[in-house]
Amino acid sequence: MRVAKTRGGGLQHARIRKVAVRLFGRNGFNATSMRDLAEATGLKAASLYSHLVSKNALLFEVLDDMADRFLEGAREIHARPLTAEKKLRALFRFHVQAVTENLEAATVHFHEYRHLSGDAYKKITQKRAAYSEVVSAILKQGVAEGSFRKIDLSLTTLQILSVLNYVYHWYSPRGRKSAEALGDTFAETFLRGVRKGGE
Amino acid sequence: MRVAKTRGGGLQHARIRKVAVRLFGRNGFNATSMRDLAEATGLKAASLYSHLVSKNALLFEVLDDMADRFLEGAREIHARPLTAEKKLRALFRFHVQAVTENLEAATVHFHEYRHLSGDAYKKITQKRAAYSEVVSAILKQGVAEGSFRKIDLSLTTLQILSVLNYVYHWYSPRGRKSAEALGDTFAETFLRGVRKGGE
DNA sequence: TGGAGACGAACGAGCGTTCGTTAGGGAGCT
DNA sequence: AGCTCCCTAACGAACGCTCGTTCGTCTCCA
Repeated sequence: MRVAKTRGGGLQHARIRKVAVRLFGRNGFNATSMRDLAEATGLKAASLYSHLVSKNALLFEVLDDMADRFLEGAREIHARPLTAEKKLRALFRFHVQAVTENLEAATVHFHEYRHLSGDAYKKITQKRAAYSEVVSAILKQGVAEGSFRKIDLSLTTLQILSVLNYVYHWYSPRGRKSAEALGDTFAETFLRGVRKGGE
Repeated sequence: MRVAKTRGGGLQHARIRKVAVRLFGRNGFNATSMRDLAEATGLKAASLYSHLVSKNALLFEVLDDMADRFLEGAREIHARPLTAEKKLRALFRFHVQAVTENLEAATVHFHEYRHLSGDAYKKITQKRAAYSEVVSAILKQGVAEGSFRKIDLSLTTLQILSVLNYVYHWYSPRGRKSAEALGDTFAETFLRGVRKGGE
């Protein structure tokens, strides 16, 4: 009889997950077979199942990790005693950096979450929504402070998230701009767009 | 002996393609099987091949159509004798409208183009690049006119495309805002962000 | 000695696509 | 009108393949 499998603590498990992030990110979740993953880890497909439950569970782990990373980062920034403008600058920097430093994981995060089933999908979606709410809260603060003009909160949130979430699409590590510079440039244009004043 | 198949003229072909757009858009290209497509059209899988060459060719058709639609629209706008600001407003409107009016096709366009093989992929990628170049050209015009500040052209182009290309992710036909209103709101914030002046 | 991990083999399912056949209706002829 | 011919479109069946996953076995080290 076969009993409970290793659930995530093992060294091998971490190694496999790292490889999975690379393959999922480069070739997509569907296009990556367990045999591909096995070959890239130096094992055979059957052996993978000594260390993980299923391919989908592996995807969930990766997605959940990234969702947590983003959410915690945003909450930490929002908790600081700063003006909304400074928070937004920090958030832009943070987000771009998180994407560029984990480009493959970010690609999986933004591109492959559709492949999750019911409960797992719901969990990830909730964390994404929570992230978006933090952005909204910062915008609200800016309006309350009187530094931002009266903007449509949800539309402006979408505008921010669109720019940030799309970075993984075009970013190349060979680019001449640092992540900080990218974040700052985007923040600058955006802040000029929402600040009070102008005609 | 079997000779060349119908290549695209047929009535049935158009019908099948419409259904394919719906399925590809809702469930993804990989997750849509030819048997699914057959059922949704009221045929059997084998019969589809009387009207099309392959599943991938069908995807290419859809993608190529959308790429053309976007590219032509952008070029038409850029060709008008307008200020860069007015062109950008028009482009924002046009793009949002094109996405929301063909939400499923747009989803395929932005989400599934990775599944194309070598040559087809290259063709689509070129058309996307051409679209991006039109945006760049309008920005350049704005700087030359003296109405935009000295912005990083390629980064600002990315910023625009990010906002526009992400619309398909969150847009719901049930939303209370019209496509025009969405485009105008985004354009407004963006234009404030790049106009000359401010501190 | 026993437990963990790696493995070959296989399972059942599903995939895109092809094959040979069949039904049916229009064109062309008498 | 009746008849043949032929082409198109639809089909059931099957092909060859890949997929995620499971099973029983073997090895090796603690």
